[in-house]
Amino acid sequence: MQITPAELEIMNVLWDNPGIGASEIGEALKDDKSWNIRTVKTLVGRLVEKGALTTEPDGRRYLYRPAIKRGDYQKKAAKQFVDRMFGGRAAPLVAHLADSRGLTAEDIADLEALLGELKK
Amino acid sequence: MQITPAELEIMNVLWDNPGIGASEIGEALKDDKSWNIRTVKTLVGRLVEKGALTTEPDGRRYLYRPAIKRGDYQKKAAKQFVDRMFGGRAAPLVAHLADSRGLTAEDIADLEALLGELKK
DNA sequence: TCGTATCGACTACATCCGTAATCAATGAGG
DNA sequence: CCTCATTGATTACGGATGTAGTCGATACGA
Repeated sequence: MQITPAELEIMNVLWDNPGIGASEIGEALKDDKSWNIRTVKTLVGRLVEKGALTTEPDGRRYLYRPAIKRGDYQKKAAKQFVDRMFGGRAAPLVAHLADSRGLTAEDIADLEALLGELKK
Repeated sequence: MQITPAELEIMNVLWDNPGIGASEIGEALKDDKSWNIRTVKTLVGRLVEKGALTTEPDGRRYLYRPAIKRGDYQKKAAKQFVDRMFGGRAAPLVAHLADSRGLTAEDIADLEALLGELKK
């Protein structure tokens, strides 16, 4: 099940606020994306078709919530990305992020802690 | 300049073997992708249009080579990916890779070395 | 020399993606 | 009750993408 970049914006809103309707999603996005409410509804509809969202009737409308966990999706996407771009090797990816200042001091601290875990 | 997944396969071949022709590219890919030679040529043509490849006449044909460095492209793509999927934070990405066993012992050693560098 | 394979250029075409408009039903407000 | 706004469903449509086919020129082998 493939989620496109535009659809991912919708998913992010719903991962943060599960169980809201289309208009609330549009509301939540209006600062970042200037999407017409119809565009939001189209994307939501496509996500429902794909099985990425579950629906729950609420009067005349639906409430939506993600059918997959954010972490699960992120993990799959990360693996796919590293496979395609780096032949499956993660270290070069991190090196690039570091190089482009994608890593904050906090990230570095997190990574150190993580590596400590991994070595065990 | 956007490179699609299919086009990236071509770029990878050319990053490994710069200065070859379309038929050699097709040859190099025939085990992984069962692409018709015409498909390969279409993708090469699109990459040339986009300015991602330079051409050098060689008799009746062209030899192709990447106009951008693999590392530069990887860096940009990595940053874009982390921004979209993880709000710019790299640590969660690495955590996911670790969790899905995307990290080998060698990766972990590489990362440690890298972090040592970064802390300075 | 003549057919054939091959090259790049151009064209094709279904699907996906971003971005919406239309439409029929319905609920809310006057 | 009647009008209007809103909802999900359906349809639209141009550009990107994956996957090729056609075409005219040409080099190569018989």
